[in-house]
Amino acid sequence: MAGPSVTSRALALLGAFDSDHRSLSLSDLARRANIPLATAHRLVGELHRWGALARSADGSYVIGRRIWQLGLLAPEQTGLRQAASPFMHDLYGATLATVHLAVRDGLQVLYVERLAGHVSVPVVSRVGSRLPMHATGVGKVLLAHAPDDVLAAALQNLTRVTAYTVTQPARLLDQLRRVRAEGYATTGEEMSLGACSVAVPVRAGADVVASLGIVVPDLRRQLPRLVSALRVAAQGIGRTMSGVAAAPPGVPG
Amino acid sequence: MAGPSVTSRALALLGAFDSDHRSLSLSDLARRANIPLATAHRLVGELHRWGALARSADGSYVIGRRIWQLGLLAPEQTGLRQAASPFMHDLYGATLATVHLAVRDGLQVLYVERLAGHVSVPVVSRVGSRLPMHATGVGKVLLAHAPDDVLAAALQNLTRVTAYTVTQPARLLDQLRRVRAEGYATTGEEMSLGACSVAVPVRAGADVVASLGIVVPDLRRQLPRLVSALRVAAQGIGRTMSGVAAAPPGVPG
DNA sequence: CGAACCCTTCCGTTCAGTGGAAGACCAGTA
DNA sequence: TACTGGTCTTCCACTGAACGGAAGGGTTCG
Repeated sequence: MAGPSVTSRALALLGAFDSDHRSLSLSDLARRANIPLATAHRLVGELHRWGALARSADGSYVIGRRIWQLGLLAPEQTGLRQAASPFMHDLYGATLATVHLAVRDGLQVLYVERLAGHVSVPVVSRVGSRLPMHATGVGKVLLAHAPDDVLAAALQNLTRVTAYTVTQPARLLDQLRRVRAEGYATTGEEMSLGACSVAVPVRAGADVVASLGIVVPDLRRQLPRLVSALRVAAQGIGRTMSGVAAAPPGVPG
Repeated sequence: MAGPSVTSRALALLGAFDSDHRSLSLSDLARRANIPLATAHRLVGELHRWGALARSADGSYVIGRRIWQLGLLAPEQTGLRQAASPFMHDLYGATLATVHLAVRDGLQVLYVERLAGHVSVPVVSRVGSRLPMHATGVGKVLLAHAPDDVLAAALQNLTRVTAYTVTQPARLLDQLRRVRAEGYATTGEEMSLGACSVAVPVRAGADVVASLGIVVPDLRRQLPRLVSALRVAAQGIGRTMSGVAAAPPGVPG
């Protein structure tokens, strides 16, 4: 029995939306956010009036324009995407593989951008979605460069996704040591069968701010070529990011 | 002396961010949202804990990941963008002009997607930003198909942007009648000098759900060709949109 | 016709949010 | 060193705004 603050309840309502629940009725919202219907009614009304929520044709609620607009102002995401976009296109051109850009979000990887080819390996990522770190290439890179407490916490919960997922802490630690030493991480069908991946860190200055990765059906033979292509792109992104900080707030084109 | 609800205050804090203020200190936030510092401190703390706000390197606040993620769930925007993306690329290929996709948001146009060439006409639009309806091509289209009360309200405030902006209600009404009749709208340096535009409605079923437009330095001679290219793209988008409704929620690639 | 869903409104109680005040922590300036 | 102007943070007694049970209206079922 907690003492729920008004704000946290409003946020809980927004948090009720996810990629599997883009549209929710008032009752759904109340249920998912654990809020009495009458209270939810009022809060949802306020959110709707402000534009955080919109009503779809059938009367149910969806995320509104205002939130979408705000989201575009998020510098970590939007800035990163803009800086990375051209390099990711180059990388796609060079490899014809699905290209991923991700950052660490707590104990998970958050996909910031994704470039998928027409004929692509089965990949479960989506822009804005999160996946466990230990089962993805970009995740291993980010974990390898994460603070100790994050690493410790992540090791507690190495959930199995496929038969090849690394679930032994010792084995993962060993891999992560290698990632730091070699400068890239790989996976082999650890997240979804038929999909292998390579990823490298994106550095702005000394910090690892993101990870760039590609997904291919098999990487045995071409690994060196892929790693070097990834490195070129990642360096380009990093350089752009560092430059962006000093650039003017945005000259209208 | 209003009775400010907690929620509205939290929203006011979020609303303090815009494209010119992507990063705000606590005091800035309190000032801009008209909230006592101590109260703002607590609310901002909650928003930060939830992930709606993040702290940038210098300690100031920026829009956080959580909001960015939520924004991606907004179906009106994300759905529209996805449906439109390929057609906008085609249109860009055919015209080599800056391509715009916009919806009506209250009395303004909200730019949902934008495709700019390397060498482009000076254009002030940005994805997620809003502009007055009467001075843009997409705006005129949306205004021409807006409900009467919106039209009436919009006519009240025809602000002048350039020397060519249409500021006389009667003249604008006349143009809008033509837009409805001809099926396209044009502007000539009404928003920014050196930029002309053509725009057509995007229809899903009977409703005008958006407007597709292009910006060029001069459209005298090539107008018919541009209009027909726009119509092809707009029809494609409309068809995709109508189809999307019946499609499965999203098969992971 | 009742049952089971939705959504909306009302209103007396109460406890969470409020915000003034005090103070810590920086700069800069004298 | 002390002063000034700007941040940010914490505390706590008061009070009025948020709360939510209950009641009512509108559906769509069988």
